[in-house]
Amino acid sequence: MDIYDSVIELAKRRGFLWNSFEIYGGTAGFYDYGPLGAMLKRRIENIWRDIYVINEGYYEIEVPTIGIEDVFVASGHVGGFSDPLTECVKCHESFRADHLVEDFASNPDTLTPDELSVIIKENNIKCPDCGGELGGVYEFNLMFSTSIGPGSKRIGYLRPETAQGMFVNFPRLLRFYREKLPFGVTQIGKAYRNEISPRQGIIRLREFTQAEAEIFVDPRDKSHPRFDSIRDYALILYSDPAQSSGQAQLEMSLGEAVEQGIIAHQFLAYALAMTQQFLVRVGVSPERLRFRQHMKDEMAHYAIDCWDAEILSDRFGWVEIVGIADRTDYDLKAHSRVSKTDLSVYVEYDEPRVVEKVVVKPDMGKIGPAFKGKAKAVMDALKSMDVKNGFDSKSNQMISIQVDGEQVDIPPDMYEIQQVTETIHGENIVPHVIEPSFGIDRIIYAVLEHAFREEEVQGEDEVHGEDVVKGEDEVQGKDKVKVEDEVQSKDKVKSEDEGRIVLGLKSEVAPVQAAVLPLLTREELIGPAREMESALKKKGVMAAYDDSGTIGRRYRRNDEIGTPYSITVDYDTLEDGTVTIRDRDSMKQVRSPIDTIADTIHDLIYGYTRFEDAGTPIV
RNA sequence: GCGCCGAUAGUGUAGUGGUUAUCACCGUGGCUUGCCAAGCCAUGAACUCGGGUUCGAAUCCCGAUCGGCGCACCA
Repeated sequence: MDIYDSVIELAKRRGFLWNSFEIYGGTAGFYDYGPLGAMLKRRIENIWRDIYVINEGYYEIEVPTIGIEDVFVASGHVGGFSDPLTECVKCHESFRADHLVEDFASNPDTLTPDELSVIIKENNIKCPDCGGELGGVYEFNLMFSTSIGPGSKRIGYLRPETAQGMFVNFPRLLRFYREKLPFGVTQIGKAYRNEISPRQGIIRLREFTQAEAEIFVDPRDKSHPRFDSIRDYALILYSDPAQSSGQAQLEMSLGEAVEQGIIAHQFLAYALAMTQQFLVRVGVSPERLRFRQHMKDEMAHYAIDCWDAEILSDRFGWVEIVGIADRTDYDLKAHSRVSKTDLSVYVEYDEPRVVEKVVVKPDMGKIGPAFKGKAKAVMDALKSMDVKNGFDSKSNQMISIQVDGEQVDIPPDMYEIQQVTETIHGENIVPHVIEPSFGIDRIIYAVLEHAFREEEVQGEDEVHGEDVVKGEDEVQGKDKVKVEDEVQSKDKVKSEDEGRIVLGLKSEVAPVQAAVLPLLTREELIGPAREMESALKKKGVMAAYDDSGTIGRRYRRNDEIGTPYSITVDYDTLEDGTVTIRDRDSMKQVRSPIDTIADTIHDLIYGYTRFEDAGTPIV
């Protein structure tokens, strides 16, 4: 069993992750989060909110998961998110039909499946693998489609990413942020892709959770106002040049990376820093985390620069869990074009610009009566005339213009040429978008795998009397196993090391935050334990009471689900009012007063207190 | 989607034509238990689904589903 198997087995057994629809045989690409998994996910999402929504100030919105066709026509998903496929009748291999006809058509991307089928037939294109006959071309779109309303007149698609919902709200958001760049908006929600073959557990799902931020910035100024705060922050970068020249990834400060032009600009670098901070905070191991730059040919055509946060997994190697891209103005321009809506921002100049202009000023008192219905068109044509400086403003020329395809002559008395001085305060620009996009499910897998460990624990020395008397030489080295067998045969003895499975989750994300355990199943201990449980819950701490089995068993049970602290009530509690807090990772224990236990545990979980300061150590 | 391999209690497994379907962990109730998976008693729980071959199928064959690996795909 490798670590992947162990993690998935544990996740399944203890209620983190279950294959969906299991009683009906399951369906690939769908996973359920069980009680502990859902709690873990929620905590991770809330940390993301803490960073992006609360601290960065990028408010969260929530939009439908079903989108109308126009949205995805504009985004390019209807056209570009699908592939025309054809299958070999003989060997059943699938091919991209548009690739196969490249030599026979100039515009393969724009052809319909039927047109592609015809080209394949006419040119007698065969299977590149075995030379067999190719079947009809069909469209495979990675979007799930549905219909909106009765009948099936209106097509709807399950969104393949949450981003579009934020782009289409741009005018409202712009107003909300009082029309000033930069501003950002976030969304956490489900997205859907009808993957051809989902694999690798929750690494590739058909329904998954994305946490995305869209940060709208001025394309001419991608410096970040708080860049100084992360300038010296170092992370592991694996740049495009390093990849193409076979060099290794290397650790570098963000200030350096931007100065050397490795990262395109400050905003992107800042997004990388935020990402690293988030991932490490939720429990991704920094040693197994890197940022890999997209190579030129792998980057979406509209992006300027793109970096993936990748984690090292035991089985799959480096796996992308976050994508950070500068999407430029591609999306806003596309939506602007399709929706016929202005999606630009008026940006004021630092200094108003004074511009000298020569303009034609129509005399509407005369043009109106003369041209009647056409008057407005004539006026617009005159105003938009390109008046060169050389134009003699004094001359009494007849101006000839085109109005609605007709030649119209304007006599000199109907206009005036004027030299004007205009003060321009700003201009309309379409912002660029910086987008960090987090795959929450993959992050959860990374957190589980990086937290998972199996360790040897020194068994308690319960050996007494004659059992201890073993020859030193015998106990050492390889004979140990044999000796253990002998020892095991005696009663109540286990002196050998044993395995312990620990989910070393960060206390902030652990589903169960504190286990409340009466040392023995006795009324006088159960009472105070129950009281402590409700005190913790009142404080918002997820506490789980457990009195089943021995204390050791209960510790191990909690180790396995990542409970960071276990609190035990014993007979001393009844006398001196203290309880034992046991730390999951070190297995160390301290005695702490029961009446302040909720605060103590809360502060331990959120890092306001160190374990050593939570009470008096027990040796 | 293609190819190869696999599927037995909650988990990991044994069994390969006729078994009350093995074992361990696990869960539950009880006894016991004074801080790291102790012990005892009781108890719970499985042959992925559909078809076929056969007197008889968990076992053999075919298909589906799911899972793993490789290929393809991954805006």
